[in-house]
Amino acid sequence: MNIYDVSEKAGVSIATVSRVLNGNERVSERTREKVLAVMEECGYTPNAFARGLGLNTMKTIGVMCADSSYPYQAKAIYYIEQNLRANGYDCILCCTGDALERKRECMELLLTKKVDGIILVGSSFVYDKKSENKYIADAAKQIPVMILNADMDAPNVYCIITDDVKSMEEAGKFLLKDKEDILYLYNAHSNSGKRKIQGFKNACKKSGVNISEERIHYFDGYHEDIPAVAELLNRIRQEGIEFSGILCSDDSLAMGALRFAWENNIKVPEELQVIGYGDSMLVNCCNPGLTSVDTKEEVMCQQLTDTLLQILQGKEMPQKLVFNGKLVLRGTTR
Amino acid sequence: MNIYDVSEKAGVSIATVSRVLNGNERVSERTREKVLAVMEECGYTPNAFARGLGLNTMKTIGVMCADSSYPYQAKAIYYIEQNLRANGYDCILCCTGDALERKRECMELLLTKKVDGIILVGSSFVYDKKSENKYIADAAKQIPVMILNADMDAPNVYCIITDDVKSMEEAGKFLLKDKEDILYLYNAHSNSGKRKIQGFKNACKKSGVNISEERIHYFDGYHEDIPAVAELLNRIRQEGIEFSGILCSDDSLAMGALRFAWENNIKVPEELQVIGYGDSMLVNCCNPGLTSVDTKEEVMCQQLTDTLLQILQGKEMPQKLVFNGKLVLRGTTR
DNA sequence: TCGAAAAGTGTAAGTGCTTTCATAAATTAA
DNA sequence: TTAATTTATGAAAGCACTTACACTTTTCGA
Repeated sequence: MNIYDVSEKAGVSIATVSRVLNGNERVSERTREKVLAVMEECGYTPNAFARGLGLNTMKTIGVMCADSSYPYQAKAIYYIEQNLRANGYDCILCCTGDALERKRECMELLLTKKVDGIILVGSSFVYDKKSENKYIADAAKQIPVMILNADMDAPNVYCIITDDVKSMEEAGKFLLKDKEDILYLYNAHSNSGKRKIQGFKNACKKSGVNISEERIHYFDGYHEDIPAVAELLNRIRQEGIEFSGILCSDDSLAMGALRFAWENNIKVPEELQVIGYGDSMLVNCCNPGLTSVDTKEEVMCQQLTDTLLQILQGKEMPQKLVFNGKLVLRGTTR
Repeated sequence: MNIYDVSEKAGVSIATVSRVLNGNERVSERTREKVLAVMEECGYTPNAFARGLGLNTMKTIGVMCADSSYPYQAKAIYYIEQNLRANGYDCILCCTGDALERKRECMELLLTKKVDGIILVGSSFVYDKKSENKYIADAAKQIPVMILNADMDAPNVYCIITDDVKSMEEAGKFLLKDKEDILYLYNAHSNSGKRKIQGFKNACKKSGVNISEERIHYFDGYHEDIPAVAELLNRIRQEGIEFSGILCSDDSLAMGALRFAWENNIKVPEELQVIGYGDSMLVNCCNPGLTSVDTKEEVMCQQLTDTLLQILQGKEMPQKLVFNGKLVLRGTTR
């Protein structure tokens, strides 16, 4: 069943059927109804491929992330998918992992599939070396590229970011105003985790605390391996480093910190304060609840998709949207 | 830049270029190299829409779930995406929410987009009323439909399921062998949660425990609202129902149970044992670690995608694959 | 060295839409 | 009533591929 069959049954030309299909105004009411009736009767659905060929779009957006099962990314994907679908776009999901090569490949693939835009979820897509970001800039020559949570300068690349450094600085200052022996713990695979080191350093400086590199540690394991984070902290303590507070670059590291405290019978928050980042669902999975930096993920995703949809309609939009995180106090801090 | 430009530059016909594109054997090595060289030189990429038209497939699979941010579904989607991508298929993601109407719509949309197969992630897609599953059976008339975690009989519908009842029965028996005052807590929005009630009942029967409906409770809130779960348990206790163990239909409910225990200064596992279901990343987010039923999600997803890929190649495959869950003991049980 | 089979290549007919341009019909203004 | 518009419709030319079928060239056995 194709447009020819419909046109024949309705006694009109294929052009008219096509017009009905596309909601073109230039069809008389009587004709439109006749055509729609035939379509209904035959259960006709237009062929998306042929349509794509003619219109040069299939209304799909490529959504790339390193690992969609990671809570932050999972949430983002959900929000993005919902907003795009509500506007008639589908999402092709690509989980790339950490390797640049895979990211390149996936990007290539999405371009081949002729998506209308690409969304990069997470800081891992933008590298320090500018040459490694060429794959993004190149893609942006063809279609708009949106990046959630990483900053990059290139034409047709739009960034929706949290001012991580400032947000982390705020969280750091909160801990430092109390005692000076604070640890900063970040995930080795997270660009934003590295970036936020600066926030911690700023907090130290502004709090008049001497910055020592032994206060900054990274976790190099799998993000869900919470016992391994606890182990790492045990090792750090065995090296003689003492701390009364841990500032974590994400909530799952904070879970590890709480596990560490529990294993060692350290009271939270009396003897050890813990702050996470992201304000994910994990904050209520521990007892007491985890103090964490809320990055307003849903709002950011909404802005991201709105911006993209506007761009696709040819509007000019700002290339950078910066949000501030907000520390949400719960039971792991005093 | 299209196939004609390439054919001209390479001095061959478009048919030959197309053959090279599709890895057809019937092209001499010399010609193939020449064509590939031209493609490389011009940075040619075939138009996916035209290709789709000709081949009647764009190598995409529709993946539907209620809410991709829910840990179980997020994981499943990740595994599925990885396996399919490794085999040259892309995934279109659809988050439908709970409403049947939305599920129908999304299904329709995916069929319109001419995906090669559809994967339904989660028990929420299959209803008790058979007539409500018509949308699945109808879709399966066109393309294979895979269901993760729900059982349904229809041609071309393939189910990969855990024997939830048996698995829950095992978990229930574990608690019941100790004391009889066990609570079963499930999520009102989860079909599998309801289904597993039977597992709890079986466990009671086999343990010689009188089954009382006041032992079975459901949580009707948002799945991430862990404090609300704790509140619910408070209410239950205030009604005078006592319990020394809680059997939960998923891990986030178990998180709520642990929150409840913490708020009331109830010692886990000494005074209250808790068992979750799914063995998600949450099991290590609490202290002690949560005892939970491992449903071997990764293996199931692997089997699901493998089966689908085989079907797409025309092979006959079993319509049902049943796995057994396995209780993983951690600190919330004795 | 010839003929048959195999291998390589091209022509042309799909695939199912969109859209421009021309034309016919209906409406309006004079 | 006629001319000028406006509105509705159709014919046909894309869009960029795939593939059946026909034809040419090569290979190889006898």
